[in-house]
Amino acid sequence: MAETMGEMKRTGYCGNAGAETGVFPIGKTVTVGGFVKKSRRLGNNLIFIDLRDRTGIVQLAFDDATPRDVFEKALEVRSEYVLMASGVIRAREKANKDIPTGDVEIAVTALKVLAKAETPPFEIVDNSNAGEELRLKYRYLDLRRSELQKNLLLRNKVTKICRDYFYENGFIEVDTPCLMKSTPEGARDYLVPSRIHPGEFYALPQSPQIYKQLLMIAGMDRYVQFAKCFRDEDLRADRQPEFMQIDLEMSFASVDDILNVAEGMIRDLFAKVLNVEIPTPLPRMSYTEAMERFGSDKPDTRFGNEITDVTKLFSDTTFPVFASVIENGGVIKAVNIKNAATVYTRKEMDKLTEYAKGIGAGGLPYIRWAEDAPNCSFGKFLSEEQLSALLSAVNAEKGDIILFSAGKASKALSLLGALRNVTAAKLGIIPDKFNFMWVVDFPFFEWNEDASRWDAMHHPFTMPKDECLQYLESSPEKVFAKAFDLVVNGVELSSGSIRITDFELQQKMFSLLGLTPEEIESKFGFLVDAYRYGAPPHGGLGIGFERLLMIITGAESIRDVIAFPKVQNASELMSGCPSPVDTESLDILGIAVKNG
RNA sequence: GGUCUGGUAGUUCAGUUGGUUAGAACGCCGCCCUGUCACGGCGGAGGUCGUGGGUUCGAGUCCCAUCCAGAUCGCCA
Repeated sequence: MAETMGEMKRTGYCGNAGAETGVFPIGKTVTVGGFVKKSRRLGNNLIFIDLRDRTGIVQLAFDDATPRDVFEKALEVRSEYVLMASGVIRAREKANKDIPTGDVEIAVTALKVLAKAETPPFEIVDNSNAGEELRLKYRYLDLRRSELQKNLLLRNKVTKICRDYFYENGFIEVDTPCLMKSTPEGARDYLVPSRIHPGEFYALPQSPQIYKQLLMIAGMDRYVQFAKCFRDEDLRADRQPEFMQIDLEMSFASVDDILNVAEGMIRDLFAKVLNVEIPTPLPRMSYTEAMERFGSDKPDTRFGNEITDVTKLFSDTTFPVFASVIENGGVIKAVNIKNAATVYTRKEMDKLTEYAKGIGAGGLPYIRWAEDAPNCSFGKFLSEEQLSALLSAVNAEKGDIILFSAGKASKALSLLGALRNVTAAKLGIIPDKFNFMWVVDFPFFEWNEDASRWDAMHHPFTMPKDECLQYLESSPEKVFAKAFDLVVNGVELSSGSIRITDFELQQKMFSLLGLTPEEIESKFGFLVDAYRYGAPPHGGLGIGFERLLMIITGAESIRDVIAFPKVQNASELMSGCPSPVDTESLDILGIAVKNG
């Protein structure tokens, strides 16, 4: 049986100790509690124990002045035991400069072993090299490590700063339901069966989109919520099936008003958390420009190597691949990867070509200028004049590699955009800084090849730009939306828009997107109806909270900023969910599960 | 659904062309040690080589299947 705390009362944290801190100065009698990080026995009359809590580590000292029964107890202590210890803060004989409390120790006079602990399956140390699979199975042990504790404490701090910011700016936090109506557009819903209505289902929210719009109709004026969102899609290093979104909506607001509020939060946050000044207003770039220059709607602007259109230079080319692309109305794009020739040897170029093929390229034509003369993979189709015109068009110098992509503009650009990113990472040319920007003026529609119809690029409640309304029926490709993304270092942090508040326009958008009146009624009837009763102009955005934390902490995986994350197949290794349920539970819900 | 990487003591890894009893470090256990803090010294325990088949006189090693984890493409209005 372990001991109880009894009359022992904790007076502070391990991290409070230190001659300089003033909280636990030398001479003070203190009581702390924590986990044993390490015990060092130096003989029959000297033991040191490092005790750890979420604030830090303090050294407990047991020597020949320690009451013998306390010393005997300390002899039995092992790693990860939970202790409470009382004693006097005193200076160490020799300070340890590696830890903040390293100049003092607690001369222990009373000790309680509140819980023994089995040897953990992996050592609980900073910079643990234990595999993530194992650490996730014992997540509660992994979370004892200061690395993850720091992330959770930071997460808490960021939440607090953001909440304060929105409170001060007149936002009201409203909780919206987690059990809501399934709307099969967009990501797959997580479904929740209804017992009272057998065969019917709720959906977990992909975002509180519809509710926050209704809150504007309700006159809440400015809403914010730290909203759990759920999407049943495949996971990535920065994607979990459930995640947090800082979700906000504002009435009587223009695009500028929304961007101002959001970038004010970013500025405030980075100043308070990282002491980094983010200059506002943030740069803004149209979707079209971002695609043309960077081949991405979330460009990483921390480095150059921008894309150039070289279609004209190939207007009379004999290179069959390019000639046929141009004939079919396609384009030729090029990107000059500066100073890449040393790293990108012929062998590395083969690898890069394979990568390009893997993301949908037919091949990867390139010019590699390593030696005195540039070497072109399609050189036999290129005259001296064409080559030099090309090199000058992309400002090529010796040491550069020029990559080409031919085809439909959007595809050619996004391919080079991806290559621009992977090469920059490999070359190590990406500086350590925060390049925030807004990408604005997204196209409203996106042609869906498979279904042969126009889909909404953002969502169907997005307001088209005023000057584009005339093209809605005639040329959907010319319609741009009052939609915007917040991008930092090539990561999409946030997405938002001004919403349609006009009942008739909303009906029209739905029908352009191919929804029949019956579908509109069954899926969004209540929302469309709400707009009949008067809606202030409004818009808002949702900020991916974990992605924001990843940027702030520099975490490589979203799992590092979530207490209990799921692994790639969307299961949780610790509890083993999802898991089968008994047939009785299913019967109540009127559900039968197919086996195999 | 596709592609790629990995799976060997508790942990992180090594393991040659297929060949005797599968190694190291850390951790763990025991003894010693009065100022350690990556404490130190001596000794010890610990393995169905992810799983199932196959090839072979012989498989951690080769082949097939499968499971688990990661990265990525598709997907994520």
